[in-house]
Amino acid sequence: MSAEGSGDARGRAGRAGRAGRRAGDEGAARVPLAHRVPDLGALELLLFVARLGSLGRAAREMGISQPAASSRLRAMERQLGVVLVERSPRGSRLTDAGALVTDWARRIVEAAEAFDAGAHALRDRRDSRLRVAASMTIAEYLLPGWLIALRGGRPGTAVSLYAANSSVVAQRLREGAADLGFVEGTDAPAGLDGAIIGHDRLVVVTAPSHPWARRRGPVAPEELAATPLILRERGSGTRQVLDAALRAHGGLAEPLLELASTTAVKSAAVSGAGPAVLSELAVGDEFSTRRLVEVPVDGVRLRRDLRAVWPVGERPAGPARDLLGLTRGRG
Amino acid sequence: MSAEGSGDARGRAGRAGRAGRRAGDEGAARVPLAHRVPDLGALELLLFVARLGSLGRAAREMGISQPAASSRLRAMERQLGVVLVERSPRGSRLTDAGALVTDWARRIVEAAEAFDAGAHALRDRRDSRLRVAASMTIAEYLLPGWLIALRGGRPGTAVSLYAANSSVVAQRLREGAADLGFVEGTDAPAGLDGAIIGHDRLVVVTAPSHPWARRRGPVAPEELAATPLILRERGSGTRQVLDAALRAHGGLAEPLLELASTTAVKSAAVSGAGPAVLSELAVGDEFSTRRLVEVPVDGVRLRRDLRAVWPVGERPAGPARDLLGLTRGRG
DNA sequence: ATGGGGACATAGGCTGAGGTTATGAGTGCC
DNA sequence: GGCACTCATAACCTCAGCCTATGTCCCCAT
Repeated sequence: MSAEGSGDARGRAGRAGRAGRRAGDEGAARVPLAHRVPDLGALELLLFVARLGSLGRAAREMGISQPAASSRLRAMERQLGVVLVERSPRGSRLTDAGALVTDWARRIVEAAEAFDAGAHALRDRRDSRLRVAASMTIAEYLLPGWLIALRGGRPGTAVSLYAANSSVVAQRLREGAADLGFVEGTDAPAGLDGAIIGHDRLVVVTAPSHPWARRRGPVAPEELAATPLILRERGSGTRQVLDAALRAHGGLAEPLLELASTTAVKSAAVSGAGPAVLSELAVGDEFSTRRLVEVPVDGVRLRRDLRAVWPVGERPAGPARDLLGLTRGRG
Repeated sequence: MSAEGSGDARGRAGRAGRAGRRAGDEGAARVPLAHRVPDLGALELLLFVARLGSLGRAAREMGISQPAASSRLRAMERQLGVVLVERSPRGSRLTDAGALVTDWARRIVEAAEAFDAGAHALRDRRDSRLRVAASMTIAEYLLPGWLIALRGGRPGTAVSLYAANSSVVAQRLREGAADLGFVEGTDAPAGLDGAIIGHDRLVVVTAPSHPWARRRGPVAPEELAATPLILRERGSGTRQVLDAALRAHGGLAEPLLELASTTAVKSAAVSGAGPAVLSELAVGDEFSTRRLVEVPVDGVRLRRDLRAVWPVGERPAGPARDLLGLTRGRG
C-alpha cells in the first residue's frame, strides 16, 4: 500500500497570490489556515464518499446535487495537490493518499461534532428537558463527548449547559435551576447527593525537547517539589491539589510561571519553558500530537474525584439517568 | 464564573428552513454539520480575538479588514445563539460562554493544523529537502504532530511523505528514494540501521456500555483469548502481535468480526458490538470523548516497537536529524 | 444487439456569504 | 480639545458554490 501525492499542483501559485492581496501586505506569506484546509463541508463530503463508495450517493446524503459534489471534491483535490478519489463508471474509491487524508479529515469532523454538541447545549436553555450544570473542566473536556453519546442513544433529548465553579454548580442544583451537576474535587458539596463517576489525574508534562522527557526513571516527589513549575494561579483547583500532595515532600517551590488559564499553561509548556502540571483531561491532544510528553512521578497521589451530583433525595431519572449512565467508567 | 447561552436565537428557523431545500427533501431535518458549525476562518478569528483582546487586531492578523471581522464574529454568534465576545470601546473580551466555545474551537483548529501539515507533506514530493517514508499507522497518527513541531523549530523545511507498509518503506530507503523511514514491528528491516523511538501498545477497548467497561479487575489473558473479538483481518500488524501474545494462553478465539480497516473496527466497537483490540495511537480521540474505554489486561505483553530507520552507514543529518530529534520519548 | 440505469463530467446561470472602503460613534489619554 | 484607539453601520462588489440540463462511459438484462 502506498500513499503519495500524485495530483498536479497547477493553480497553487494562483491561489496563494490572490489571498489577502489588498489588506495587510506587510507580513510574510500569511495565508490563514482556512485557505489551506478544505472547509468542513468538503471534508464531510470526503467522509461520505469514503463510506458510501459513490460520489452521487454522498451528494444525496449531504443534500446537494451530484455535480455540486463532483466539483467540490475536485476543488479540494486541486487545493491539496493530491488525487484523493479514484473515479470509475461504477463508483469511486479512495486512493491511498485519499485514505490518509480521510483519516486526518475525520479528526477535524469529530472535533466539529463535539463543538456542535457543546454549542447546542449552551444555546438551548430553560426549555430543555435536561439542565446540566458542570465545572469548567468537565464542561470543556468531557461533556461534549457525553452529549454526542447521549444523542446517539436517546435522540431528541435537549440538554442545556451551565458551566461554573463547583460551589456555583451546587448552588444551582439546590435552587432547582439544574437537574444534574458535575464537579471535580475531594468531597461532595453539602446538601447534595452524588456518585463518583471517575477520576482526574494531574500529570507532569514537558515539551519533548525538555531534559525530563528523556530521563530514564520517574521524578521523585522531592525533586518535583523543588523544581520551579509552570502553574495556574494560586486558588485554582489544580494548584490546590498539587499543593496538598507535595506538602509532605517539602512544599511547592516558587513557580517558574504563574498563568491565568489552562491554555496559557499549555502554551508555555509546549514552547519548552519548563515542566507544567495539568489535568490529564487537558492534554489529550498535546499527547497524541506529541507536543507534550508525560513525565512519570513516583509516590505522589495526584488524583481528584469526578462526581455527578444532584439534590438530596432526588435520584436522577429520565434523561438525567440516561446521561449519568454514559459517564461511568473513567479512571 | 458562569457560561451559559445568552444570545438571542432569532434567525435559527430561517437558516434551517433554507438549507437543502431543493434537493432531497425526503429525509428528516438533515442539516449537514457544516451548516451548524462555523467555518474554520471564523473559528480561527475567534481564537485570535481571544488571544489579542481586540477585534481589529485579530482582523489584521488574519489579513482581513476590521468590519469583515466584526460581521463575521457577529454572524457566528447569531449562528450559535450565544454571545461569545464582550465588546467595549477599548477592546474585546470573551464571555464565559465564549471561553468555553473558544476551547472547543481550538480543538477543531488544531486538528486542521495537523491535516494541513500532513497534506502539505503529501503534496510536496521529490523536490523536498526531506523525504520521509512511514508505515500507515505512524503516517496517520504521529507524523502530522511531528511535522507541526518541525515547522515550529525549523521553518522552511519542506517534507515529503510516502506511506506504505514496513517492507515497502524499507525498499524505498534502500533505493535512496527516501531519507528517513518510520516503521512499527518487532525487528528492524534488513539492510537498514535504526533506532527505537518509542512503543506502540495494543489496547483492549469497548464501548462504555459494554459489561467489560464496568468490571472491577483486569481481564485475564485466558479470558481475552477465549472471547470473540472485533479485529483487523489476518495478516495485519495488529493481528500478528495479538496472535503471538496470546498463543501461550490458548490462542485467539474465532473473531466476532473481521474488518478491513482500523476505522471500521473502531466504529464497530463504539456501537457496542463487542471488545476490540487496537493500537493505542488509534483511539486517543475515542478515549477523550469517552466513546471507548480501555479494558485493562493482565500479564500479556502487547507492545511493539516504533522505529526510525535509515540506510546502513548514512546517519541522519540535517533536516532528517531535526525530525528524528522530535520523535523520541514516546512510551 | 440494444435499451436502461448508474456512475461521473461539463456547461451555463444564479444567489449570497463574505470581502472591500468610507464613515460614525463611544472612551480614554495627553 | 484633539488624538488614538475601540467597534458598528452602510453601500457596493466579487466569486465560490449551488442548481438544472445534458453528455459520456460502462455494465447488465432483455
